[in-house]
Amino acid sequence: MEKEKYYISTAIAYTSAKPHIGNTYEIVLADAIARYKRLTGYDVYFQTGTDEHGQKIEDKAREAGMEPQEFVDNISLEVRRIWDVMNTSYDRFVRTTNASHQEIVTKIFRKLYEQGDIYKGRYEGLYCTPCESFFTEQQLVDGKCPDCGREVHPASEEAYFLKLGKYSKWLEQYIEEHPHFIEPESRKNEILNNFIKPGLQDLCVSRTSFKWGVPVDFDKDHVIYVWIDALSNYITFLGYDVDGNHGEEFKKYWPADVHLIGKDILRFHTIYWPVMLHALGLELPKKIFGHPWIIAGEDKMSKSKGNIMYADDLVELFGVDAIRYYLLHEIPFASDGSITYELIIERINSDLANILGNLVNRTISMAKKYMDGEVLKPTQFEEIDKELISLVLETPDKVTKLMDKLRVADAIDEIFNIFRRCNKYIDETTPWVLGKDPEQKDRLVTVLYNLLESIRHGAVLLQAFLPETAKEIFQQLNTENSQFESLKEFNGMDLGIHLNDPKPLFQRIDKSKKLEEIAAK
RNA sequence: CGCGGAGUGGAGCAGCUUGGUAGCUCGUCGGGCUCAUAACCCGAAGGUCGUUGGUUCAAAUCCAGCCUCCGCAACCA
Repeated sequence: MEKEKYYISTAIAYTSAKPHIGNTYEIVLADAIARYKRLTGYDVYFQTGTDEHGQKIEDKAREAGMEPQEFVDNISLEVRRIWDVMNTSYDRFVRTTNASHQEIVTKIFRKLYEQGDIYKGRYEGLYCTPCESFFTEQQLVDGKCPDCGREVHPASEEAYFLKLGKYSKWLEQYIEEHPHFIEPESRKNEILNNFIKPGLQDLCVSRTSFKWGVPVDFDKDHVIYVWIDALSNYITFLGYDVDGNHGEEFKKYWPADVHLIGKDILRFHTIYWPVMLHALGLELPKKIFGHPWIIAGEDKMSKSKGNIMYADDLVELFGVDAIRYYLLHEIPFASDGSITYELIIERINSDLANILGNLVNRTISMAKKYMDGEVLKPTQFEEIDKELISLVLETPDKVTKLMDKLRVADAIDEIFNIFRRCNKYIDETTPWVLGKDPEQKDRLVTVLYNLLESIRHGAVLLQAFLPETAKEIFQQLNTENSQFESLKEFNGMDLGIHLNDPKPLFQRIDKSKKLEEIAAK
């Protein structure tokens, strides 16, 4: 049977600076979804990458005394390194400076121009001459240039515009007829009420004020502005062709199942991008999900506040799965979540070290102590076992339903319910008592089997979220039975095998000591 | 009156669509257990569900006003 396809993307990261933990959240979230889809049998295509053009990059490169290309090469590499540090399983890492991407973007621009969806007009705005930039009135600080603080004056320049107004009604209707197109719902209302319903203004899609971008091939003074360049990445790298001779990957994977993006760029993805696609005669992605932001304690993360956390630093301090766990479990579905060292340590200690790590450790230790680490056939089931086993068998379905709704944190909670239940089960069955009585051997064997198999089920599901940890659990259990299919039955631990030595999965952290250590850096 | 969201025990959240014992995780306190990473299990304390008024036999849940916080307000990725 042909596998069903699933195309997920993150926004491409802007290469003006190293991405902080907030930017990194998105790739980890996407990774968990992608891994879960793969686990449950989908043919997944997971794309991410970097957005490398624009004025800001040109400026930053000049400041750094580099050519723009050299500058973005460095940052893009850094982005990719951090994505790898987070152990994310993207299938393709794309860059907008890629030659064939640029070529297709050029053709898209020309096609839209030739069919009348892009036209040449004049851009009117407030211009700051030294900064060579236009600003809107809202952007001004005390009526002056937000960058340099100098006077601005009204000016206009030639520019190309995308006819958004023409598609206003169509888009409004589309969004209303597809209630899950924009999520979370509050975001949908925001977009609909603030932008679409009042009527869309045409969008300026070219610039003459800088050079670092894809040139308009029929009008060399203009470069294609970020919207058409960056948004197109979702199709250009799959082999989209303006003349309809699409590549195999495009035919297979488009339309995307979900574009995962930050809430700050929702507008671009829910207005400009759909209009572009519609004008090109393409289907729209099935879902645009605007995820929340991560707040450093109480404040938004920013350079000026000096409160930026970087993913690679955090991984060095706490380990990759601890940080993945924090990001995936502690950030609410639709509202901003906060991150502090204290909170990270609390989560690691209570959830990862105590509930999960200690459970695996105590279970395997008992198996070693009482059964020489051998997995034996369970024969003596009791009433109390049913509750555990049925909970375990019901969990995959619950997790899948939650993941389909992108409720990642809730999905993880369901998995941890298995581990919580196991800890309780140990208390209920007191294996250490059974272990002292040779008469109770069969019961002990059964109890330990139930525990090991429950842990295995949890680990199978955990693969999508904490891949390293799951692998380590399988290693300690000495099993390779990690398929989702194996969760339908409760007999996946092979009989007669010997467990490996238990090793703590997560060390408990002494909070005050660790905080001192961090402060000392 | 620009649009939207949120205000629930010390912290973070669920419940509100389809009114009727206020639930979860963490933290605190007490107890139990000893297989385990001072971990695990049980129990307790702690909330007038922002505020005022209305509908109803009955409201965290529906309606109206008010207060506070947050996001968005178009070419800044």
